[in-house]
Amino acid sequence: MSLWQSIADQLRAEIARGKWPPGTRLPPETELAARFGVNRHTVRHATRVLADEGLLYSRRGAGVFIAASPVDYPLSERVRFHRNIALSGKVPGRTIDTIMTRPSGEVEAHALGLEPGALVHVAEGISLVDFKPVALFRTIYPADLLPELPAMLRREESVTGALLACGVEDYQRLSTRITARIADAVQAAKLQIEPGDALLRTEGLSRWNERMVERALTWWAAERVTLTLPHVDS
Amino acid sequence: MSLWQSIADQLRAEIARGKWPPGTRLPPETELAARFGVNRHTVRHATRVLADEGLLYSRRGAGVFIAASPVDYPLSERVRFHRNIALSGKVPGRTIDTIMTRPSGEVEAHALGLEPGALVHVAEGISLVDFKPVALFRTIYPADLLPELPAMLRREESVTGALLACGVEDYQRLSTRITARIADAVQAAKLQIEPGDALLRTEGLSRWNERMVERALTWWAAERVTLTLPHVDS
DNA sequence: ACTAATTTGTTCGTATGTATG
DNA sequence: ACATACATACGAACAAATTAG
Repeated sequence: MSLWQSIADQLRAEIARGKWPPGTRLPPETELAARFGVNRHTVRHATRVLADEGLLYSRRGAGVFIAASPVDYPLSERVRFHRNIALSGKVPGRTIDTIMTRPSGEVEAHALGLEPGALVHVAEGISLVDFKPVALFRTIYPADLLPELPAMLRREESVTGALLACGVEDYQRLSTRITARIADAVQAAKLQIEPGDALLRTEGLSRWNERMVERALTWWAAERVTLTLPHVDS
Repeated sequence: MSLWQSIADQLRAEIARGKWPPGTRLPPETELAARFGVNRHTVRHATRVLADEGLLYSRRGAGVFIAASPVDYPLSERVRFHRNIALSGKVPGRTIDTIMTRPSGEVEAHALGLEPGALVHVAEGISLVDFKPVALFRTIYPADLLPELPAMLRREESVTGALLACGVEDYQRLSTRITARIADAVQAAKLQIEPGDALLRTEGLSRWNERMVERALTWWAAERVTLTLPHVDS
């Protein structure tokens, strides 16, 4: 085992047990070098590997910092943002930019099983993990089925809660479509990333009983999330 | 632009235009250093980055080698891909750039449940739909479990066929992780897209009985593919 | 607004270990 | 056994960016 490897392992373990919370600055390289009794290069080799793994990032002149670990987001039949994030030990949250009710477009109506022009609620906002933006969302609901949803969305903390308040007890993800796009200036600004960075785009359709209740469009900051598929085990 | 960056760019370009065929050994670091008029460390910094990108790999005492290049070996894709594409009324296909056997890296070994350094087979190539590239793939197999796989991959039309010839009757996808990245120059060239375009990256792990048999990394041209998740219906 | 100190990034030099052929 | 070539590690210096005062 080389020196840089054991140093990397040690730092990895200390990060794992939360010695430095995310965003914290590590001691300077010179200090770490002194602590481990090695040359600065050797510490840099270790921190470089950890940076490759996404645990750290460095800013010239500023220091080396603990990175907020990218979130694993499982795409299952019952996709619940708040629950998913909370289960991974992080703090879920969201802001809502707009809630409006308007006639549906053709694609929306078809997806939700409505007549074209039927009213839909549309909510747009930002999903947060540990108070940092990870995704933009646009969710669309049939207004006839959920007349009180806009009010509930404002009152409740999570979409699931709002739907529950409207009587929707258990809805299931029917299908998910995934692709990727480049962030434009507006998306980048909202997600606090750079224009040209990669976005994961998911398009989900959920059902409750015999009705489609939600069409969810989500643009994820790819650098902050990994979508995972829990396959059936044998 | 730092020295190592311009050197990396130069080497990347030379690799891209096929100056060194796949498997070729690059000139020794000392020679490259002399050619670029820099210290050996500076060359190493450049080659390290290129190795991270998957263009190169180095073997201690042997040299630095080209990992992949556009040399076509027409074989078919994995069963699911093949079937899915065929079912959608399109023509599936693929090319293989390289099949090689080399010591595993840490991440690979861990994923496949091997000792670091244990031999693995690595196949790299391009997946085609209607004779147009849609994805780059790198698949990794434990060599001890599948000693004849490279020969079988060349002989058989599909991965499934090759694995079957190695005694692997039915393997299961254990997990899939999805994220997105930006295409670099080499990836863009292979996929016939533009550098900076979005790539969907999937990372799959498959099991056969109690052994991991395949780690599959795939970079999809996001503009040409949408991954869909058919959720189980209740 | 400017300066100085701090801190990471890059580059050189040098030496030794270890695997390959 | 031997030369070659990559891997690791130390030391030194300066550049570039950030931060503190």
